[in-house]
Amino acid sequence: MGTAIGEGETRKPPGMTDVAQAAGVSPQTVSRVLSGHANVRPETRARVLAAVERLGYRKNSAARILSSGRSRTIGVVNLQTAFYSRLNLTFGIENAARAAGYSVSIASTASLDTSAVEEALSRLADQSVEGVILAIPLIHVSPRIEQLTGSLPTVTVDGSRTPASEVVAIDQSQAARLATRHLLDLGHETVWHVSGPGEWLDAVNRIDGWRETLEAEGRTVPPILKGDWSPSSGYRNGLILGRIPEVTAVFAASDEMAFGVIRALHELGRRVPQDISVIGVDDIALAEYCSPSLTTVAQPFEEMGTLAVDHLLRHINEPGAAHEPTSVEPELVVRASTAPVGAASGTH
Amino acid sequence: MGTAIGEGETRKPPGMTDVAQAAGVSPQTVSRVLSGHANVRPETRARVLAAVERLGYRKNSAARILSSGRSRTIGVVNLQTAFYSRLNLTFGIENAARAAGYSVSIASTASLDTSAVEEALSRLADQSVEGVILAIPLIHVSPRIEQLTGSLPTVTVDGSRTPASEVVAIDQSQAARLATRHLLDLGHETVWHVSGPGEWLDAVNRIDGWRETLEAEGRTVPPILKGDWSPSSGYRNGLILGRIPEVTAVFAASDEMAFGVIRALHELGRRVPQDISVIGVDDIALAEYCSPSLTTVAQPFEEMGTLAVDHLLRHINEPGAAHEPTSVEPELVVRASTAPVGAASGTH
DNA sequence: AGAACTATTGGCATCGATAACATTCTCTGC
DNA sequence: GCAGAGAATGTTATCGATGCCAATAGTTCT
Repeated sequence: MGTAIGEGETRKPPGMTDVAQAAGVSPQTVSRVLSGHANVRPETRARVLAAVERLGYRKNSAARILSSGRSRTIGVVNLQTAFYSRLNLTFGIENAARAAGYSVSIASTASLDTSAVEEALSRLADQSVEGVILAIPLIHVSPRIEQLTGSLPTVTVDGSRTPASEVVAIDQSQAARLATRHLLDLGHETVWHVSGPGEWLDAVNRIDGWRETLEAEGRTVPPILKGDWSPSSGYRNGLILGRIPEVTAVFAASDEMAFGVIRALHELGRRVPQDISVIGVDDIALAEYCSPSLTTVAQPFEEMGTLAVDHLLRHINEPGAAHEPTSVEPELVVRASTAPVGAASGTH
Repeated sequence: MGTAIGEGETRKPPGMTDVAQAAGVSPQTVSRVLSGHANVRPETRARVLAAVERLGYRKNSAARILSSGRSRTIGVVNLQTAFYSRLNLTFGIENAARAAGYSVSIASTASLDTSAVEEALSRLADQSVEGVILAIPLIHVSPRIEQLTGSLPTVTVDGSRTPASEVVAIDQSQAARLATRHLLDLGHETVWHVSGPGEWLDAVNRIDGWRETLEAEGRTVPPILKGDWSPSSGYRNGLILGRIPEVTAVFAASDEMAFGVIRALHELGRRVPQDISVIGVDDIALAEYCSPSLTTVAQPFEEMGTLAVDHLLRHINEPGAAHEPTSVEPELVVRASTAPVGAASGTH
């Protein structure tokens, strides 16, 4: 308005009607071509595609969703913390979904508060996702969460459960058993544990696996040191562990905490692995490249993401069918932060 | 069908019409209440809200988008690699967008291939996003990319440009200058550089900043060692650097590479920081907790995400206005991996 | 050749919300 | 007491694609 000479101007993008007109067919036929329907003469199809190309037509997903009632989108509830490991889970989900022709909508929540989680789920529901993957540990399932997940196919990937959700998980107690047994096999009398926060099912399961393994072998079960997954919590606990002479083996519930522990031990003059062996969980990219390189238990996160999508889509497409929980196995990766007890090379 | 007793059954979710009926008003009034329109009697509003609550009404965003023409969604193109740093960028974007009432749709691409990027942009365009944040380095801007971004408000956050896009960036050459000068200030004769891959503008800018600083001081500019951001590429280059006696200071273009370098030096028996100082860029969470803790240049990624969203929304809401590029400043964080030259404490 | 199909295509209603316009109602001010 | 402004609410058309059903064209079979 006013002096504008009206350059380009945002002219309305073409719709199916326009394409249909350009190709000399009905909009319906255009729709059939675009959704890959079978019964269309090759020649007609070609003509339509040409018109699509020429006009630069792009499908309007809002209209498609409204009309068809299917959004071809799945939602993921994620925790907004920079845990390396979780990232791969999301990638696995994205790739698997894309391969199946679905898109992914992510709702991150900054905390595990019931209300924050509700809000995230709510956002997803508003986007009419066809199903949800809960990639967070649900401690307390509020009525509202139950209601939201109840009306939507849901898969949880951390072992927590809501009524009517499927579970895909990494066997965390197995991860803990692998770690603990590895240290016992190296001749350590017992294994100390720096755990994750109690609200995380992963953390609890790892504690269980660790304790069971020790008990099965008749070893003393030392008191647990609590961390919060962060390097700094590992450091804090490391400063404690390093002051206890009898400690020779530590199982940290995450690689990042393991690094913190190692650093603290180092500052206290206790060598890893000669004086104390430390093992983590996750196998982050840096595990191999810090000093010493970290022995850890690798978690197949990406694979788990794929699996979760498979389950979810099956659940979406054949509602009635019940599917049993699935779990994938972690794997021990031995590097340089663990050693046989008393392996001290020189000093002391 | 068959023996089913017909439990619950998926009855159609309520729509505005249902709510309107229940509240004894017209659908239009319901719409007004829900979109916070002013002219509604408080009593009516209350009645509507009660009905919404009672029926468990949820808005249908597809219908809303179709009808209003606005999706209130912005798209982000991300690279699907587990770089710690980028994660915070996404969080910053998500939070800022949410605060402004927008949702975020993420399209990850596994590579920087033109076709992969086109595909990602295409996916976003199909979701009728109102604008796009390109969080990837665009080397080659294909005609198709130009076309896609041309018709959509776009902000790039790594310094690369498309015609008609805005730029928000961290001043990478400044980051490099900080790092290089820090090492020179410590008395090192010159600084060697392990760079990022040439397709990344960040990497190129860091190289420039590094070179400029050296030249400004009249120092020799050593040959560049090329990495790919990964710890293993740092390690590989570290094995080379460690064999060159004159090397006393290394500037790695990322923390992860820095760790790789340090590990390699360690294996070659060269001590950090006594024999060689190493500095990184990013300030990842582990930087403080590895041994030695890493001196680095911190990048305010989250802030940058917020800024990018601000720009994008302004761009969306007032099309004509041109906004100038903005850049945010990195910050030097001194820890234990750098030391004055010749600071060797004991040995050798 | 006529019936019975099948492959292809078109017409129309519809999904659920909003925009634009029309209407009713309620106060002012003179 | 009545015109006129403005608030509150209702009516109708519309967004763009798909589902369902009908119509036409082309084939096969007896």
